[in-house]
Amino acid sequence: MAKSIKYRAPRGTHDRLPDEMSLWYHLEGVVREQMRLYNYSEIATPTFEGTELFSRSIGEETEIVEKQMYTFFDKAGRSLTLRPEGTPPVVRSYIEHSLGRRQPLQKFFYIGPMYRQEAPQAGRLRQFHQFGAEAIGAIDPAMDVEMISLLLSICRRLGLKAIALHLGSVGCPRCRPLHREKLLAFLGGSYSLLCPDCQKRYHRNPLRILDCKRERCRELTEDAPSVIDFLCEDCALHFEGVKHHLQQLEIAYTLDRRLVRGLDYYTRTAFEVISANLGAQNAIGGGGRYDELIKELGGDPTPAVGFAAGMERILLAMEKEGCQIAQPPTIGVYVAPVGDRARAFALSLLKDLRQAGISCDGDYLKRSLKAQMRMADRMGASYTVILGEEEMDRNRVLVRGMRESKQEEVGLDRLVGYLIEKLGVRRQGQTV
RNA sequence: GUGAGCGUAGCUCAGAUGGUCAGAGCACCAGGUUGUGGCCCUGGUGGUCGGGGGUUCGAGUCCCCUCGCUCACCCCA
Repeated sequence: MAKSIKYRAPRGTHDRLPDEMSLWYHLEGVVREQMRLYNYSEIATPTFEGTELFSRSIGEETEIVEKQMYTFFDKAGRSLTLRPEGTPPVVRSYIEHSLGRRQPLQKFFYIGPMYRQEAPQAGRLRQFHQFGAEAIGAIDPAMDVEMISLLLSICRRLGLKAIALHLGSVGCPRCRPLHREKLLAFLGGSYSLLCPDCQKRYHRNPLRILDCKRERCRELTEDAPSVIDFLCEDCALHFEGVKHHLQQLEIAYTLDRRLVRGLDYYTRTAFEVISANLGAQNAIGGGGRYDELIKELGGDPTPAVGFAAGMERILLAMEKEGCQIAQPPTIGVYVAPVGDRARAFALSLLKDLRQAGISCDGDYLKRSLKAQMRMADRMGASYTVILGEEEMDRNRVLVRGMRESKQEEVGLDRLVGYLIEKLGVRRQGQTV
């Protein structure tokens, strides 16, 4: 460590340094491109909301609400919370602006930071970024499948191959009570053998026991009744519809009889995209239906389906699979002056070039020509304009093509036009 | 919150049993080309060895405490 570093990024957060940003641009670019193809419109909501929005929608007794929210009070004494999830704010906005009145089906997507106060580890941060999509208004299983297809398309476009789709159904308020009853009966006999955590879950949220990773609990629940076996007629029909359409689109999936989502608002379809390269936190994205949430939050009863995906995790998986195509940004022109007169001229030249739409940079360290050439090379400049004393005397400069290692003299009066032409031609071939 | 591992130059890391152990590679800067990049050669800047205390004639190297990071449990994106 250098000296003693007094200030650090808060635990569980990290700086995205310039080197890393091209990866993010690429990721966001692919997300926006695919969202457009599927006709989802971007929506941006505040990064904090009234606390109750989250506790009501996510569920009072979930891990997120119980211990992971960044909650604070503003000066008026209102309880606010940094969003741990993207869906509740979108739904709130949908209701608040009566967006459902405009069109019966609304398709949104968002990209942005989320906050959860957990112990950080691989693929888990306190401030992390998600992109997500929500389709509000359609009950058709085809809608669920479009959603899944969208997430998979994005993954595919990013080059991810070692991924798998897990599919399940968590039923609805009509079928869950029966399943719960059967599950409790099934587990009742071996209650004392369950881990302490699962014993708590037994009383509060028995579904989660199916999700326990302890070997013994897994064994005990091996043959436990799955919600899937207790779906009411409508839910069963819907689930069949989803599977049918997945088959139709030739989307492979693993039926996950114990897929449990950590958020209370999910109904029916639940899905997850898992990466084989991520370690313990292996879910790249997950989502499902939330047909009760809009009503729950005060809107008209409206069916909806959505997903959220973790961007840091996707980047991690991309790194592991070697599909990062990071190309550092480059500039069109580097201006390298020699001498005071040339330096003054360089400042104006840079302004003119920028006005002409040419990205460029110059020297502000009064470095040697050699050092400036090195900088030009590192910045990936296509051309370097060398403002030498001799040439300046004759109102001429040297323009060096860095890729072709050739240079020629150009008159000052036609310099900008010359560079525009050169870079314009180049632009048709590759990136500037 | 619990457990384990790790903290030596900007980065990646060497430094057996405590005594030239304060190093290498990369990066950065300069020179080799008194006006020219990428390769190469030479040289250089840079570290109170996370912090504090202790043991010792002497501690990156042992002990204690502390902070931080990482991974795992848990939970999830």
